[in-house]
Amino acid sequence: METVKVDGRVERGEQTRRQILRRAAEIASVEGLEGLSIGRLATELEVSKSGVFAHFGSKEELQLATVRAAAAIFATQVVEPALVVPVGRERLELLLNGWLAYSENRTFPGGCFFYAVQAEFDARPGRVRDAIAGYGREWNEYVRDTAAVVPGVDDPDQLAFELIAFLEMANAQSVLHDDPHAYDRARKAVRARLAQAGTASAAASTTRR
Amino acid sequence: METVKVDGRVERGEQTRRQILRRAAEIASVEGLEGLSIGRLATELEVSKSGVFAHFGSKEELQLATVRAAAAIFATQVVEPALVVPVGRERLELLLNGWLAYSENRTFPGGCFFYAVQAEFDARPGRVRDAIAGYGREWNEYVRDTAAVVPGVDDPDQLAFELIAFLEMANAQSVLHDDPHAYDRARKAVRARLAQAGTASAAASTTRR
DNA sequence: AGACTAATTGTACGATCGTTCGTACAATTA
DNA sequence: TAATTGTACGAACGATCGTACAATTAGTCT
Repeated sequence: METVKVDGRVERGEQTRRQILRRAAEIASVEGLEGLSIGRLATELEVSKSGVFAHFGSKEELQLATVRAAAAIFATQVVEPALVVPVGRERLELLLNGWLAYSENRTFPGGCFFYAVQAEFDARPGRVRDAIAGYGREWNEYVRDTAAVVPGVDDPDQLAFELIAFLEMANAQSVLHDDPHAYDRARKAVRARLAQAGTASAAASTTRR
Repeated sequence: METVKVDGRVERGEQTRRQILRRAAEIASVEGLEGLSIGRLATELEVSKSGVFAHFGSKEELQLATVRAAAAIFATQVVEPALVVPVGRERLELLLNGWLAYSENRTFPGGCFFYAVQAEFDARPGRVRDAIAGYGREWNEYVRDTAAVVPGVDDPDQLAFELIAFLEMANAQSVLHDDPHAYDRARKAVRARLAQAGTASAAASTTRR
């Protein structure tokens, strides 16, 4: 049933396509998806401009493919490592720490790819914005669902909102101010917030009027 | 000693300059400071391209002037209204609620101006980034100093980090997902975090080992 | 070998970018 | 009134943008 790829031409094409998208995601994390230009991409990769263009057919398709490629890297770097432990508090912590490491290690040179492009496209319509918003929603829901099964969590939506806020704030402060302590602040905030959630049910049951 | 302005020419010039910067800040909050183009600005304001250009001498100067103009609007809209009450918890709450209103009311059509341009310039060097980083630092320090004098606050830097994270998260979610509830989440998070700070000293003194 | 196919290239296009220039006109100064 | 200043203008510049299309190279078939 599996169609094995043996065509060397297609193989080569897919490889250059991967290289293009790799570089495109790196550039976009620094300069944005609009700052990303086909000509520049071609120059840096030492291929022809029309060669780059032919892979996507339009700039918008290049941007969409770049977003998808970045999402795949994000999943590999952040989501998948947390799957090694069962659902629960430990997985949530692994997920949050994984995100901070993904940002701190500069998986993308400009920090979190999605932080950069979200702010760039959040206020204009179009397919690129929709794609970015879709991944953003997925991430929100995944954090919320992961938090929902942690004992003592009573409002996972609210908790996810606050936790993600800490992560993005750390990324923003670190990149803009070259402040490595921002990640410490985020870790501290996450720890305190989860401790608070852990005692919430007990506190609520004792203090409820 | 005061030189009163009576020259009608410079008066007129300053007015068009103000109009240019007003519009420039609006555009930049949506499309970014790079998406801002002199030609487009001229078309929308129905003035000549060279007329716009002459006011600033370079695109970078236009961007810098736009950032300064936005900072002035921010100060008027967010910082100054909180000065009507004395320092303390009430001023801090007025400041935070003022920020949320500034974002929610779409003072700039793309949401918070500085959220947009911070993410755009955070990873590239230059004077524009330095200016944005400077205002960002000012804002951080102002929130921290305002929080520092609130009774029960023992780590104002950490508190400011978390509070600003909630504000920016609300702005981001609201603009990207058209989700008005994001501001409710931020208000709830702020309230809970300040309540926590209010009991922190008491809790610390009783639970300290 | 030659026919076919997919990836890549070279050349060219219209549009727009930031920038420069000389000029026109209104307002101020002498 | 004459000279000067400040703002705004129109035209043009070189560069770069995204896009189009025909030619070429490289790999797969019969």
